Amino acid sequence: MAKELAKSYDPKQVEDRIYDFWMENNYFHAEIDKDKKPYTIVMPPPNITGQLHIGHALDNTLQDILIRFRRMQGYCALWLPGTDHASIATEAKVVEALKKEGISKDDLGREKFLERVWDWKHEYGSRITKQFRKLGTSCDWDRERFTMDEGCSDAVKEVFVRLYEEGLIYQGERIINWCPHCKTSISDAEVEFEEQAGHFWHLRYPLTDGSGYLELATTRPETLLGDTAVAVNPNDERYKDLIGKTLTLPLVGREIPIVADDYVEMDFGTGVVKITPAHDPNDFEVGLRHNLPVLNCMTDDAKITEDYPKYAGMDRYDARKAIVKDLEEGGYLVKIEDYSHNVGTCYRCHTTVEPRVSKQWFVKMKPLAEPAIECVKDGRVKFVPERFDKIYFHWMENIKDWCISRQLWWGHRIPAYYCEQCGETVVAKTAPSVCPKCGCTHLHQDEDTLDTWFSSALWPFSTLGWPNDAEDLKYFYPTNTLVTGYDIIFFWVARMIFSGLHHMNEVPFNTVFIHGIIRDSQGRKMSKSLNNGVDPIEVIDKYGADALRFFLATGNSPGNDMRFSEERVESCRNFANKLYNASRFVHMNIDDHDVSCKLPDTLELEDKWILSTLNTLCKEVTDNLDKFELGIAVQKLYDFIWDCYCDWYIELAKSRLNGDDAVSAQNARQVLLYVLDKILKLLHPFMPFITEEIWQTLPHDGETIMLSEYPKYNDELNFKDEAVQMQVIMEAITAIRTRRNEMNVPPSKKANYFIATDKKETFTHGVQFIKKLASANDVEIGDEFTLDKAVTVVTNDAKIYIPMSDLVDKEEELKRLNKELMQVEKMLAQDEGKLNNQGFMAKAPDHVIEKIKGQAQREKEKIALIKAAIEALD
RNA sequence: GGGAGCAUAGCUCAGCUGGGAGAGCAUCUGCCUUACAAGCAGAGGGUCACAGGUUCGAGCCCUGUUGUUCCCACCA
Repeated sequence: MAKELAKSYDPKQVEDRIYDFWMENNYFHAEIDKDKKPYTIVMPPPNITGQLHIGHALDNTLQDILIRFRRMQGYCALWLPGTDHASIATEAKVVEALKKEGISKDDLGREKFLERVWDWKHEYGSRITKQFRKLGTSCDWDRERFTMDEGCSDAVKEVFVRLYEEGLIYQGERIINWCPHCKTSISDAEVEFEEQAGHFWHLRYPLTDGSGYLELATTRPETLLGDTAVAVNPNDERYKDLIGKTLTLPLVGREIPIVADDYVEMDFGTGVVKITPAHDPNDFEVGLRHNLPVLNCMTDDAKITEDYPKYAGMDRYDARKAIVKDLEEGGYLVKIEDYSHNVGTCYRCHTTVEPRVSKQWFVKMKPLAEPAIECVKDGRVKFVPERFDKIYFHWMENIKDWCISRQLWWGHRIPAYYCEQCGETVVAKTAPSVCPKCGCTHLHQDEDTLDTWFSSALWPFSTLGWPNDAEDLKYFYPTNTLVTGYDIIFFWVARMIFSGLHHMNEVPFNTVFIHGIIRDSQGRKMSKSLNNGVDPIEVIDKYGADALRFFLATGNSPGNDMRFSEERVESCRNFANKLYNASRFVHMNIDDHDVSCKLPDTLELEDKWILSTLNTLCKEVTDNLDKFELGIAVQKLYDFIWDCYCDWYIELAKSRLNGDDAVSAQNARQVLLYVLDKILKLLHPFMPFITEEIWQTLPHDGETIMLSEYPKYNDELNFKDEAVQMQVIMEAITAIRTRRNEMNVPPSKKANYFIATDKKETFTHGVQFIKKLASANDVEIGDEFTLDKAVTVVTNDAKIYIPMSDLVDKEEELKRLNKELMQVEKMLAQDEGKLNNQGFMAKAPDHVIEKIKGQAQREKEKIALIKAAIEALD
């Protein structure tokens, strides 16, 4: 960087170059270092179908801030990246692409289809991780993993076999959620409920003995085809005598029993429920209790089966219309009501889920959930913010068995093999050549694949080498922090916790740092249908990755949603520019001098003030980062850099830099550089590119800022008294500026100031600053001055007279001083009220009492000063 | 039906263990003061949703109310 550089910072000329520099030097790579403590984050693997969206940008930025911070603190920091095969989403994408070519999955066959998906993976799988680099993502690309790579696949098989042998995985004919569009089962967690307007059809089913009808209501009349009973509450007086009798199912003619079950609410509807065990989870349970037949009346794409010729092949909704019409014609329809109810939909395609009985694989959850609850209760895993543990507990405590088999081709194929001769099921990591039961050699593997989340659940240890006894695993596991959105606590976080506990015997991470989602500027969720998504790449192009990152970290409190605001990104860009210009200024002043990053032997008041303030900042920012208060940390950095360093210290330094005292000027240069160096380091995790760029051009030790030491609190740089003295001068400058502004005096109009104060030494030092920053010609300091027609400025420590006869209106001046007097008196009254309050004096902590006493003292002094000023005017 | 979050300046939001209400943007005034007009110096603007309570002291803790958002749940 040189003096002639442009006035504005251009991230485009910097960011890619800096990223390449980091990559070339392998700075992101983590090797086991027994002398260091590990700090590990595993990246939530984005889907291979995905493109970078603003949510990834947030998730990634937060992780990068944490990992860079710890790396600089001297941890062996590993951030492990990877991608997820996302079975259902990817398969859908490829099927869609094939459709455009006019071919279906089945036309290709399993093997050819999988080839196509792998092609897809190779083409798009790295798109998103390439985009991550634009953000400055400092993860260890050498360790990049994929949920279907050899190691992860091995881990999946190992886990499946183990759980099966432990009796925690079983196969069973159960009612599951079926997506007729994706043509696969999905887990409970993958069902999203939507409020939908529907109808309530009131029907009457005739008693077989001809003695009358039973009236009931349903939201899904087409399921009538699968009815195998009607249920009433056993305590319902209305129907007591009917229990055990039978009804004739309209349209079908099947004879079905009336059963009694507690599940039926007496006061809802007519108190009669039709029971369709094959197509409703509750009915399925009722069916089990009463030994009812399970009659599946729909195909896998939700069409009516051949068992009902009149409706066969009809889509479930067409069948509904036809059945309602037939019911009406047959006199079975009593009435139709409007009704709004929750409908389960597939979280991928939003097709209404069809509950369906089928043979699937399940994980028995109760035994796994218990330790997973325990580890959060005893604090081995902590949620930040804490309130998410309640959501977690509620889910874990009510968890049902997890349906893990999917009728998809893309994914981990279930390692179960069936003997074609005797039907024996063999679960093994490698395909058995003979059936252990009958010795036959004809075995075929289960056609189904596993839920994507089954492999993601193993991510924190499968990526570190498990099930092998890997060194990485010993060193980096358990990981430290998991950063993710609240929307996948159930899908992923919970499952990683019980998997880690069960297979590693240790929690997968100590802290779960939860963030919210980013909404559009109007607070709406970003979605394809609204087309209100924000493309982070576009934002980076326009404002730079540092600006985007800074925006994402600012004003973002853990667990809360935030709105995207282009104005705020712009203000972050401006902040980067401010920092760039401050360093241009430093360059201008040090480039022709021999300046190192060390502090000079003698420090002036202003040096001690900025160093002391910086020192506090180091401590606070570190504390905030330790507590995941990234937004607070970033705000403090912003305030210090802009207000303290740029607006004050640089301005204060100017009078020394341009002054006659060569030693003082040199000292100022060193402090300027020293503080800037620390600022860059403190800011680096948040704005990695610009800080590296600037740091490289300044005198520095080391190869890269990203491996430099994060600034620490230093007791020797704690100059409390001097900082206060400096603030006295700054207060005076501000007060004078305010007065001049009020009177519309331009800075070019200089004046002589007379300062009456008992802090003569402080103000004597301050003269140079008051001249420069408060437009003074000459400054005189004394005990008291008698002046004609002067503007009076009163601070806590001084009375400043500015003779400006042409501007002074004595009446106005008096009015203003009296107003100020009243204000201070009011404040004093408040403080004295407290000091006279026995309760306050007895119970308030000492430091508060001291503070109030100090305030009251200063107010008294100020009042005296104002009164004196008023007298002087008279 | 159960649970949670949010309600603070015109707008968007911070406010960490209770101790004199903050930022960005917007508005107004004055400045091209040779790092920066993407800037500098100032100003105005708030019953911290409402009602109670605890406390010497409440934006912060407790109870209730209203509005709003979200999560969970089998009322057909």
